[in-house]
Amino acid sequence: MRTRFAPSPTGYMHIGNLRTAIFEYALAKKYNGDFILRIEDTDQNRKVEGAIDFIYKTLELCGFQIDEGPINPGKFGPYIQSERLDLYKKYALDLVEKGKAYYCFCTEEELEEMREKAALRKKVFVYDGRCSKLPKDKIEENLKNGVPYVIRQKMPKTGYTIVNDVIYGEIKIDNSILDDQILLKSDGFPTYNFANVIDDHLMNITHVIRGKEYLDQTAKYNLLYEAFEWEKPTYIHVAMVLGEDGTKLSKRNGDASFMDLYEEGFLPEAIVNYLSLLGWSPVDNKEVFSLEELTHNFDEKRISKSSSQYDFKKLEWFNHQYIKMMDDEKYLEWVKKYFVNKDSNKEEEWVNHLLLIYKNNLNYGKEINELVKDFYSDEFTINAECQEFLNSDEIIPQVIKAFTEEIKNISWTVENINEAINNVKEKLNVKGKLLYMPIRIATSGIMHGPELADTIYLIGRDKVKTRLGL
RNA sequence: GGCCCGUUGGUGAAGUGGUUAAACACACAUGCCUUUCACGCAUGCAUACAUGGGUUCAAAUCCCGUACGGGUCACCA
Repeated sequence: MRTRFAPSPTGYMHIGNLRTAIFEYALAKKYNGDFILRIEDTDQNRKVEGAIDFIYKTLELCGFQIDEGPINPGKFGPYIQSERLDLYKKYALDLVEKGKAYYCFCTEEELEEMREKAALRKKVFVYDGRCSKLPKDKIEENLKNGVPYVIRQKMPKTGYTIVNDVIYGEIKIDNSILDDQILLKSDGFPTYNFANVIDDHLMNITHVIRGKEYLDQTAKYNLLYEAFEWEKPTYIHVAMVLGEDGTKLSKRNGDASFMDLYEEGFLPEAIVNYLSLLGWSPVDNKEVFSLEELTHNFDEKRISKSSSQYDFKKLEWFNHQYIKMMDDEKYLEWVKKYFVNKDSNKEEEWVNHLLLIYKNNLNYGKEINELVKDFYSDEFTINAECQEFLNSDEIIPQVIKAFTEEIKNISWTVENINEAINNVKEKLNVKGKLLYMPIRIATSGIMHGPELADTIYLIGRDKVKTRLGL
């Protein structure tokens, strides 16, 4: 069992690509197989500097071990397509020799003309294969004169080709719509389809997981495998992941990028866990599971046929679960990467205390700054909603007054503050909302927040006293 | 346009002929708990099997048509 992840080096990975990688990784590891990384850079225009490191980093963050790839090659290298040009050419020529492919000297202009003609007759354009009829001496002459050429494969004109897919079953593709596919481009680079077939074969890839958009094209792949008399890999086409609005994911949708999410403070484990459930589900329907559990339970036959929509809220929920599972020490180390400390005068102990009381409320790393901001602000205003509450019962001013008295001379600890609150409760015989809300509003100015005693403690003695008019 | 694929509540989905008067999770609502909010727990919600026909004693599950959605038809990947 060998699977491969074969991205273009664009320096960007959206969650749809990642999801494919997850499936590929899980399938390989389920059977103790190999997970291979291959870089598909046959389009030189799209190449981005540092993209390979970026891909490695992404996969590493996700916890995937790459068994073979450009940086850690195995025995099937090179793993970058632009370094395999000789190989593609050799195999293309091999097919020419066998009479299964031919040189084509048609220019782009000529092709464009044919295309227009076909369009006029409202027909789908299929290259007519005229160059396959060129006499041998003409071909020799053109080659000698350096006339640019491509190499095309002869395709059957009648009948149909069967594509077998694990998810979609057997699909029939009419051969008449297949034109003689280009194997080698005039710049000497292979086409994507050709390079794929050559590499997957040479690298011993047994299972190909890819987007459903390649389903129809698989007929062309099969015909190539047949021309070479090679064994075909098992194909597993997966439906697309759509954006939150139900449309195709694109680079413009920044949130759909793995790195963006990572930088916002989403844990890779949570992202992987969430994505694995987009278009797949385990038999036991368990939702929160580790990468090991995923690889152990993965079953390619349970991949869904229909596309699924990305749901940010649910991702947040997964992330929230993983944050809660972290132990405090790890949590602090992690959350501090996202925490922008606005006041370096604060002691570390105070900061840690503050970060910790939000551990169970946090959905993603950067959110901490929003949650914590009142603790760094000297601003103290009581808004209309709070004011309304303060006016809602006669006991409220007494509660605030009693609390003020209670904390006047205590030493500043969470325990003592709690005791102060308790004393107010007993003195005035109030409890619940009427006890807590007045104190919360009077000291912090807001109605929502973490544990009250901790909140008051963290706001600090001086500030609290000022706010209470002491 | 030709061809290919899909369609279970707002979202992810379970279920592939018979105790499923369709699970579970997210979201949402309410309640409970912690003497507050939140966390957690519980309950509920949502008038969910695209639609029409057929097969069958029985269909979300099988077959055909229709609609809608997506994909694909490059010297792009």
